[in-house]
Amino acid sequence: MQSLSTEDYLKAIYHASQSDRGTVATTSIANKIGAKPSSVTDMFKKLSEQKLVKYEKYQGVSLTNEGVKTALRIVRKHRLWESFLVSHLNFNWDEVHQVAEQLEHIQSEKLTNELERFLDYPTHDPHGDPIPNRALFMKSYNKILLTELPLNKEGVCIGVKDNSPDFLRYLDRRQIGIGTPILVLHRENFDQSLHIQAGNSTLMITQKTAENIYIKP
Amino acid sequence: MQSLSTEDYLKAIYHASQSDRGTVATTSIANKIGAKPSSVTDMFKKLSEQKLVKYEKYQGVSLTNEGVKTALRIVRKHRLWESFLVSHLNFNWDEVHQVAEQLEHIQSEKLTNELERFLDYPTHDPHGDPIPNRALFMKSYNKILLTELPLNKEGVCIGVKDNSPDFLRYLDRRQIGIGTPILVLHRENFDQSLHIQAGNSTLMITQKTAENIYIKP
DNA sequence: TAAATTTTTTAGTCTAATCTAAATTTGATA
DNA sequence: TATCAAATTTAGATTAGACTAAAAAATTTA
Repeated sequence: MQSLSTEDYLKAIYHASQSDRGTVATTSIANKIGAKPSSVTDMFKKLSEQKLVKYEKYQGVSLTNEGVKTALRIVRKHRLWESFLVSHLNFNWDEVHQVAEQLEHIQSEKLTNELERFLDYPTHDPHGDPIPNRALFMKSYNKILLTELPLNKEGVCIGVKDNSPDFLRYLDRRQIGIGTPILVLHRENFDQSLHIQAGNSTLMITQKTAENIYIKP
Repeated sequence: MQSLSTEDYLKAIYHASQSDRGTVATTSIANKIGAKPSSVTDMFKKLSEQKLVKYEKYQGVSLTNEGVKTALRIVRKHRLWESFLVSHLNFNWDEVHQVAEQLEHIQSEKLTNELERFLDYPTHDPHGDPIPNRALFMKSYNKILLTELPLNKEGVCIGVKDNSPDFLRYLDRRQIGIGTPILVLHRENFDQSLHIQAGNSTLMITQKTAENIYIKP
């Protein structure tokens, strides 16, 4: 059984290796976890002893198969709880993260599986991220960034890259959420800002916004 | 904010002072928590510094008002989660304790209050124990032990004193649960065992069993 | 009430997870 | 490729919570 702290590290390593493809550097985990690099080195050694990561001095870590499984079990719980909070407890999608960070550490297979059943086997969480099933398998739809959506081709918002409350609340104010149909009306060459139709309203968004919204074409 | 461990101690002190009426001894907490008396002394000092208990050397502790409140917040969460596990996640009343022990430490007022709303403001948990409301007030019905129920006077099972899985599963096998109507048909003078009618069936139970069942006459 | 027993506390140690500061390695750059 | 900056690791310290063993206080018993 893992400690709360090792679970946090494994999840951070998992997420980092998703975006960075491959091995993960000490500093990048230090930033995510909010710890000093020296503490991260210590933990890398510990996880390495437990065969959850492959670690070579000065070369960063990568998760072993067992490490990936452990990380996915945590991701599964995190996303199921987020779904529950939004669908049954009146949480907004920008409020769930902090609470799910706590709930993801609860140890009970029965709890996780019953929660999944209660939610009717959801495949994606409130931010559009895929939820690993009992076998830890998840299928992510093939998605593109809003910056890549061609002009006048309709797409649907299916997720966000940035999950920060600031960004999510900004989208709420713009009435953009999971499922919102989106059409790019015009792309400004000067600053890559977009005029889009989102649902029934027309609005302007910056490039930075557009590259944090996932679209199913 | 309390650590996980201080929360466990406060809850243990709260429960101990319910049964023992007044101050609580070091050893009694050591037994409940599963720690050595010396560790308990350390924690008593720490809680005393935080003004959560009144502690005098060799005299045990009692909770301050703030200590009671903190304990009741934990009890509230524990019992709400137990209710949720039984009513929506197919847990049996003998299975909920261990998981609720973890869930009771989750920090989020919104979560607790929304859970309470979702469950429609339950007043008692699956073992018949009262759930403190948002203001930390709870009303326990006036109840007697089954050993005190007069012959041929109908009562209803409204709770249990012993919450151990062994006892709860034993009651399940006997088809005794919260709400089961009970009638004492005969009391054996020799060993104080009882012949009772529980629901539709007639059965014999020992004194030890009877003194762990709460009855509303 | 004095002695014996039990309970509680003190003193010192241990472990996990963190930190700071110093040393080492890597990788980029001139 | 030698140097330098950045990243990483090591060494040693700290904190919370627990432990053991010994000392002290309280309680029970004779």
